[in-house]
Amino acid sequence: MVIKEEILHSVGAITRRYKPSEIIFSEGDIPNYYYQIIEGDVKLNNYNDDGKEIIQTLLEDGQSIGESLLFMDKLYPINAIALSHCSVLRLPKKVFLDLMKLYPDICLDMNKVLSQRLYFKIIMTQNMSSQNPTAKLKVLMDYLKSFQKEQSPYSFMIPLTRQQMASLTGLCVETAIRTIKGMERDKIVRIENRKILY
DNA sequence: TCATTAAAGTTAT
DNA sequence: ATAACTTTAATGA
Repeated sequence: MVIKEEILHSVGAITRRYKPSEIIFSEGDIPNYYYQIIEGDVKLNNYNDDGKEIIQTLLEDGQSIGESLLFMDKLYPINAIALSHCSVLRLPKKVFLDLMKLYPDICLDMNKVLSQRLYFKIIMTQNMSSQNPTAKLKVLMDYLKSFQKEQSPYSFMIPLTRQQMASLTGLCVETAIRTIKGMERDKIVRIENRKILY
């Protein structure tokens, strides 16, 4: 949870609900609001020139959406799309910035979030450019697993479709699938009824 | 080696 | 039922 729900409510945040595949904001929109997910999953994406989807990030309960844009005067360079039924708290940008000025500890938490986002971007950029498919997928899975308590092998079920893993790493699905099969042969992952255990 | 295309099977809505 | 996802195979850069 980035900012406590009570605080957001107390300063006038409203809850908005989204259906799967509903757009929260689009590339080119003016960032006017701070968004925080109460419940549900959201993706931030782009499309490259061929129309292939590039997923920038996947977000879940408690995380904020596109917060970095609120500190600049730029248009959103990405789309935010609900993946499941979502309820999202929305707060006007102005109020959000006042919160930052007023409460240093909230501001510090925000910096923490921004740092995490930046860190993920650095990891994934290194990943996108060079590297073989196995390394790419391993970096992604390592990152996802790093948030788990249980670190033993095969204890973590990757909560992504192969499609999503491909879109996050810049691979095509078929390559992702073949590579994951290879990783199963090499005992890096286990596959149980199509679910990937790492 | 990996992307792309096509085709078919499987799962989720 | 229909769309979304998974898988395999052939082909080309």
